[in-house]
Order: sequence, then C-alpha cells, then structure tokens
Amino acid sequence: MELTKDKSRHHHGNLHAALVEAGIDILRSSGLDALSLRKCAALAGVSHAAPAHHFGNLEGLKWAIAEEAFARFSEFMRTHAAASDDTAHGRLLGICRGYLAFARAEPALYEMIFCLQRKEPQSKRDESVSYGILRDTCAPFVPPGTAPEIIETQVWSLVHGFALLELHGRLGDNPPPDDAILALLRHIGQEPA
Amino acid sequence: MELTKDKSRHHHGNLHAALVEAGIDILRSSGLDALSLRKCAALAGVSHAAPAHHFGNLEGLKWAIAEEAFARFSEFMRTHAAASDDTAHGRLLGICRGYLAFARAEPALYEMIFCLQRKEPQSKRDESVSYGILRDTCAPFVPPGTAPEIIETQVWSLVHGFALLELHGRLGDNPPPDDAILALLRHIGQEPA
DNA sequence: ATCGAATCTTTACAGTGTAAACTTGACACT
DNA sequence: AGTGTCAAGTTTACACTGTAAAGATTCGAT
Repeated sequence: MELTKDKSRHHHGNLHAALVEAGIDILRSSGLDALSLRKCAALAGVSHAAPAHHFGNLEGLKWAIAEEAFARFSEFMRTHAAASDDTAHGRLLGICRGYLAFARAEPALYEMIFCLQRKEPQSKRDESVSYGILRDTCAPFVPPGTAPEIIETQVWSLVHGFALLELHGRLGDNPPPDDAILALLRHIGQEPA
Repeated sequence: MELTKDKSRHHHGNLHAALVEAGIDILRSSGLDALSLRKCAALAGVSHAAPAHHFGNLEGLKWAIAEEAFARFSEFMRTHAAASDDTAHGRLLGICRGYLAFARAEPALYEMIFCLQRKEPQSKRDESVSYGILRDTCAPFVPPGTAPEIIETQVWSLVHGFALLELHGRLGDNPPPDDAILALLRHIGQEPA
C-alpha cells in the first residue's frame, strides 16, 4: 500500500488508511504517549493539518486506529481459541490466552483501544466482532435465569485487569503464569444467582 | 492549610504539599487529561517552573500525587471492610467493594494511580499499605502449596478490570451490580494447584 | 467546460514540558 | 556583624502539541 504521498500530487488518494497505518507504526515503535497528529501526518508525507479533515481531532484518529486494532485483536483471539481444546472450557481459555497474548504482543495498541474513553457511553453494549466472540464463548456457562452480561463481564474483567496490571508493572518481575490466573474460571457460572 | 502563596514572600514554605493538593483539585474537577505542571503551579500561586525543583518533571508530580491518593484509597478499602461481615469472605468482599467505591468516587485519582507506568519495574511486588491489605485479606484463601501471589492477583485483576471497564464506558449504561461480579470469588482458592 | 465540493496547505495562536541562567532568601559559621 | 553556600522561585527561551481559519488545488458530477 502506498503510505507516503507522491509529493507531486496534491491529493493523497488514500490518506485515511495511510494515517491509520502511520499511527500504528508510531504506537508500536514509541508507545501511546508518542502518538500525535503531527507525527502521523509527517509519516504519511502530508501537512500537519491534513488529518483534521479526515478525523476531526486527535480522538477521532485514535478511534480510527482502534477500529483497525480491534480487527487484529479479534483475529488473535480466534486463532488462540482454535489452538485450544475443542470444548467449551477449552475455547474459553483459548480466547483468554489470545486476549493476554495480544496485550503483550501489542501493548500500545492494546492500551489504545481499551483506555479510550467513550464520550457518549453507548446505552447498549459493544456490538463489535470481538465482543461477539466473548459472548459466544461465554454462552455455555450462563446458568438459566442469569443475565449473560454477568458471566461475560466476569471473564472480561479478570483478563482485562490482569493484562493491565502486568502491562503497568504492578505485578513485579515475574507475574503468575496466565493459566494460574485463569484457573479462577474453572467455576464460572456455578454460583447461585 | 495555606495553598496559595503569600506573594510578598519569595519562599513558599510548603510548596510540595500545595502542589499535590492543587493537582488533586484539578484531577477532581477536570480529569486526568487536564492535569499539567503549569496549572498546578498557577493554582499554588507560584511560577510555572517552580514544580521542577520539587518533582523534577510531570511524572514526578504524578507519583507524588499518587502517594497521597494511595493513602485515601487504603482508607476507603479499610472502612468498607469494616462495614462487612466479620468473616474471611466478608472482609474479602468488603475490600473489593471499597476498591470499586473508590474508583467511582474518585475516577481521576483512581486512573492516575493505576495507569501510571512504573519505569523500572521493581523486581519485588508493591510493599505499599494498600497491597498489604490485599495480601492479608487474601491469606485465608491461599491453599497450602500455592503461591499467595496467585490468589492476590486473581482478586486484584477481577476488581481492577471491572472498575476500569466501567470507568471507560465499556459496560454500557447499566453494568452488572458489583456483587454479581464478585460472586466469582465465592470459589477462590478452591482450584487444584 | 464549469461549478461545487472534497482535499490538502499555509498561517496563526494558545497551551504544554523542560532546560538554563538568574534572583532571592535562609542558615550556618567565623 | 559579615560572609559564603545552598535551596527555592523566577524569568526567559525553545520545541512540540492540538486546533482553528483561510487559501490553494484537484476531483467529479452536471
């Protein structure tokens, strides 16, 4: 894909994608704090004010990057789920391992997509692909009469908290192995309502 | 306490504390993104470069604020633990409820102290008061032969993840009630090593 | 071919962190 | 009392940020 613009032409042609790609590059190489509109613009070979026309402001660009990042994130979970036992529990552990693997493989991307504050806190839950994976995988563990969101939130909270604590250096040099933490999910859905 | 400096005197006398207090005020009223060295300095009635002599840089100020915030955080957990059943499980639920209550009462402070990235990821774990509370409360649930850090991390991850997901608006308009999520802890320590 | 709209550039401004040199005041010591 | 040292604040300066406004360019439909 053409990232840097042909300087001769005034229009870029694919600036939206180029800026997102530039943003991901910066996130990977220099972390979340280094991400800026001007750097993305420079890396895409375009003036510093160009991104505004596509994303409005910095948060807009971040959400655009997040969209791409979520796609890769979902793929991570899916492949890890496929590499696990073909049981309900196996799939559950699989997506959790994929979740954690993504957080470690792409820490800046991970922090981006989950620390982005939703402005208007959508009344309904995420309808994204990644949340669909979580919902489907959790479904077998939802006891009758219990709201599925409870099980989903328990699982999500556990892995999300673990990932962030480790990422932020709160668990010391050698944090517990993933499976030791995920062992808590062995009894998922077994508590009375 | 004297916050704003007596303009007549050159020395402030208590600038360290005044800047921390100013930072907390800004966090409370305007959120994490609004926190800046210059605003803290202005609110303390001092020139914009003064904080550098006390904290070095912005991150230094943040850690100083975090120290104060952690104290209030510990107090939150302690009072909530005291308000719960005087059993091992009661205390565990108590500190978790305190944890979540603090995250809601002081969202900006909470985000500050836990999203601050440790630069040199201390090889050992946190020796802070708040972690001591977690360790003590988890102790009764650590099976023989299991590393206590595993139980502690399970509990911490669950509440931390839940708090952040809610804070960042990922759980929709009406997230599950705390106790529904904390119900997962009913089986804590029961899985084989 | 022309007009309108989308795209990008230029210019400008306020806010940020941070470094350097300077000024003021406190305090110990003779 | 005088003096020297050092910490605490101020001033100045600079590079970087987001963002708004106005102008230039190109695309596309008519």
